[in-house]
Amino acid sequence: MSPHLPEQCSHCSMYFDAENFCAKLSDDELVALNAQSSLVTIKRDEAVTEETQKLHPVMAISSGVLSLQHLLHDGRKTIAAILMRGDILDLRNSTRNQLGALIALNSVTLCRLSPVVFDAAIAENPQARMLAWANITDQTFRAINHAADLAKKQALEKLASFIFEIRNRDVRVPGNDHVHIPIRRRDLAEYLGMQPETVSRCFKDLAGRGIIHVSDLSVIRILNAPALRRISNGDRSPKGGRLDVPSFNVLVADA
Amino acid sequence: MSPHLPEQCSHCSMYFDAENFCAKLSDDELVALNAQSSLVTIKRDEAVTEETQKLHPVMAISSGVLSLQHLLHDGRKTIAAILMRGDILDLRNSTRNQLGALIALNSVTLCRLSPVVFDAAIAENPQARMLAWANITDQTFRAINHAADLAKKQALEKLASFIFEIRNRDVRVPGNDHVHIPIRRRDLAEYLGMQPETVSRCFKDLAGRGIIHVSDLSVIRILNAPALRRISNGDRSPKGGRLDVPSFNVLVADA
DNA sequence: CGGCAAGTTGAGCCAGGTCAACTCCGGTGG
DNA sequence: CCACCGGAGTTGACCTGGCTCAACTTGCCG
Repeated sequence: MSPHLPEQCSHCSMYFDAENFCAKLSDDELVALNAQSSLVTIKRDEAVTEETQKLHPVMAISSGVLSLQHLLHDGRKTIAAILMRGDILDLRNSTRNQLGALIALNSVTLCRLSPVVFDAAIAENPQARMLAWANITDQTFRAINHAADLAKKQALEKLASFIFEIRNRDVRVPGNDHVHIPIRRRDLAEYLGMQPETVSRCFKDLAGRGIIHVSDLSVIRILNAPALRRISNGDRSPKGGRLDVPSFNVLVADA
Repeated sequence: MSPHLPEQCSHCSMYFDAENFCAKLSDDELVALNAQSSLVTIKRDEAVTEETQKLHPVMAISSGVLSLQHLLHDGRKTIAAILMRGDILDLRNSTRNQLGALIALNSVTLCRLSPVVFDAAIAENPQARMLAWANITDQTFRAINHAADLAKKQALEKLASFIFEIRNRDVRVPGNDHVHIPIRRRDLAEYLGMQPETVSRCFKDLAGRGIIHVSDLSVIRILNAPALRRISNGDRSPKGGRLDVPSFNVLVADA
């Protein structure tokens, strides 16, 4: 490790997680990027300022959970997306799509990058380019899946899907049946497009059926993963059907 | 224009639309990309084959509307995303997120690219890189906005938002109050997470209030854009539809 | 012009939203 | 150490937007 490695980077998860953008940068690139960047900590319920969005339209989540919130005229609020460690956010061409407010759901460490240096790194470092590209396409698919969840699933099914989504995005060892829920119930409700009351009832329902165990508000344990998966896949049969992935019976016509 | 310009590219919207990836490629790059690529036409209700997805995980929509569909166990179907001309689809790291079926909603012309040559173009051509990046981030924000629409909006509001989404994505002259709806009512319903019956009732409602005029099933005309905007922004104030105050209520980001 | 898919209209019903009351818990100060 | 407070979560009772089902009309293609 180079002695020139910036201090703030040497402690950052973006640098230590092998799957992250910064981890693929050379020390020189890291120094260059860092020289034009700055870490900032945002407390819960605080927003990323307009100024930051303008001056540093490219940023990366180092830790915590950042939400993108939409507000309707009459006060209804929605968490349209949640961003977690390693996610890159490029606001440069978000002007046409009006993007909502960026609000921290817990203490967030944000690395505000220089667009110019970021672009340079993308241009010159193929590995970094691939990782950034992968992160963005991943975010796209995640958003699309989330939209699919919201479109047709019932409350219980949405909650089941959410549990799997969180488990998949968690950095910890996969396969662990303990799932850490990093946000409040009310935020969870807003993300899933439902009311806190309904979320509460659904947790109770799943626990009552012995599918999960809710120890703490922020930790649940999956007791019956296949059953949970069936619910998240929209299987409403009482005893549940088979637990394979839904098959798409479709015509097939290119090739 | 080089005499070597591939025949199929010379007629393709991806090449002629200035905002598109292929338009930024040099003739040489276009020839190289084309040598490893192939156009295919998919008829309505047909799917992009598994084989294509495997062999050509990177593709671009040249014309038509392609949908990404999710199917639940009990048959509920959702259109999670719609892809239109110019959209780039990179399936290479879609394995972790199970992506649904890619199904044409009308006649789709798809350009199946070579990942290798695509990456090379991205690496060497800054303009092409920026455009590809912009397209993907755009898709991400679109998906997020769509998720926000589905989460908390009511049927009428979702339909209003959809009308604006389609108008914004349309290549034709902006500002035109005629909006062409390129998909069937039932597909629209699946995209918005509602029933065809409800879509029908909502169109009737908007027309009845004098906000839109539905001439043909596939063409509507916006008669009162501010009112439509208010509805899409969730303004439920008393006469949410009348021509009273022509306020320029853009969606509030924060505050 | 016949046949079928797509879309519309109407009547009834239920999942989940709404509202209000209550519990739980962590922090604060006397 | 305990009383108090406020925000978060839970529970119960009620209500409604939009789903469901079924019948009907319209539009499209051969």
